[in-house]
Amino acid sequence: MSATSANVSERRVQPPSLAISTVIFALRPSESSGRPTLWLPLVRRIRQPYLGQWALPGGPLAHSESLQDAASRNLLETTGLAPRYLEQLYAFGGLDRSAGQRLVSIVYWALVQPDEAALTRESENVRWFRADRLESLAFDHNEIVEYALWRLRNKMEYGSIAYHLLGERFTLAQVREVYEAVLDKELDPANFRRQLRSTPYIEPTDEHLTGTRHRPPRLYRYAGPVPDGSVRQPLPASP
Amino acid sequence: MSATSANVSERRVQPPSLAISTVIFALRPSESSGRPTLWLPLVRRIRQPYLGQWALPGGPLAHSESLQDAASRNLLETTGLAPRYLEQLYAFGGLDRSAGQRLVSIVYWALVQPDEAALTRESENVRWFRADRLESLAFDHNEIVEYALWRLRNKMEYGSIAYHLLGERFTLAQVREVYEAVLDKELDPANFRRQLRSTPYIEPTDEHLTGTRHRPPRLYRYAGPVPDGSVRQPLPASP
DNA sequence: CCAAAAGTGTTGGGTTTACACCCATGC
DNA sequence: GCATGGGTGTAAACCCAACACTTTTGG
Repeated sequence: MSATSANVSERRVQPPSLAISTVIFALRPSESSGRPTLWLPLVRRIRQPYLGQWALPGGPLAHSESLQDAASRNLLETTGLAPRYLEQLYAFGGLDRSAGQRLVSIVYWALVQPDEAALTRESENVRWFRADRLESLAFDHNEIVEYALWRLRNKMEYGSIAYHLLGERFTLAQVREVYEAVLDKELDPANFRRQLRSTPYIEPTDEHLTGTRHRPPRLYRYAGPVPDGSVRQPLPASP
Repeated sequence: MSATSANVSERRVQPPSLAISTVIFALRPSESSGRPTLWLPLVRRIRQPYLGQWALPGGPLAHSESLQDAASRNLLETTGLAPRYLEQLYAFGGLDRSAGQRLVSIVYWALVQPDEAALTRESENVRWFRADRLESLAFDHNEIVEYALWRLRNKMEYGSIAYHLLGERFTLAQVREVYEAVLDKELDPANFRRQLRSTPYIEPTDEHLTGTRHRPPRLYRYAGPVPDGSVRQPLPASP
């Protein structure tokens, strides 16, 4: 049964198992500072290997669904989440990923808004964790999360992506807080505002946020494209 | 045998076949204008489906090699090429990719220098084609090439990637020609030179190219990082 | 000397950055 | 009124595209 055949063009060597996993990011206020920070949901392994350890939500690719559909379905089943922003991250296929058998994972990443995140079916085996304070996860999932964070920061520098972590309406200061949380540096409110206002896809509404103890900030709405089920990723827009 | 089980956590449903393919780009002088243009090698299908049609080099993932190794090995076997620049492009897993059976392809893309490209083992079943004048290819390989071109242009805008299409030593004018060919627009020689000279990783040698019928341009060398076998992609550098 | 491309200088316009300042609200 | 962020103005610094100009070779 073990494959020692050096014959190149043959394929009867039992294919590696193929799984789909997803890194999901959402904002939650930090317990300490109260400022928004990145969190992600993990599920506890209920079988070997890595039984009992936390891992990215995922599962095998069913026969009759696209990769993206598989990610969506699995997410819904394991966590109750249905992210509007979902994109392919990378295919991981190292030999040493899983103890024992060969495993190839196609990993997606998602951003969810607070209202979406609130629908999570949390349980003994499903919990949210701070992205920057993860314990040791199953498989190579720590590295995968690191890579996803790197991609998130990267995309944030150019792209218009922060809105997908916020709700339907948001203030410009909230967007700035997202940038500050993800990029981990402070930004000048005045200049940041100007930059955002100069980009397309971010429209002012005529509503204002009340209840603060200062001047009520205007609310804005994101009116740009969302990655669809297709292959192509959106072109990076100007900041 | 057909999988109708809606049971989520089971996996005995025969996994999709998993293949690795690669889009390889190299520069060749256009027959008409003589200016450099993008070419890529294709191989002719010698079995069903799409028997006789041209396709990206690729094959099944062998059991005991990483994804990147699989791409390298397959490339060497089918075309004789051993690209120094090789990176993951995307995982394609639509349901309608292959007539009949379910097929997931993890696609890599590569850049080869002229000396590397010259080692191609061309034959009746292996040939170079102009990237912008492709006939109808097997599977969804036309779309994949389009996507790879998009990524190449994209990466060119920021990154320092053009060198990988040139030889060990090159003039700044050659680099500019690569940009012009890939981005399909003219660039100011003076400003382009300044930009390049201000980036790291591109070092002047003390050699000059002779034999032109004008002032001999200085030769430069690329001394920056190359994507290794690891997971992480290089950070986009300043132009 | 001339043509042609290499290579350098300069200038105007746009963009970013730093920071001063006024505005509107809750308390 | 006063504290607090929302929102606007502005000048210096910086970056970049356009283009004039000098340099060095082959013929």
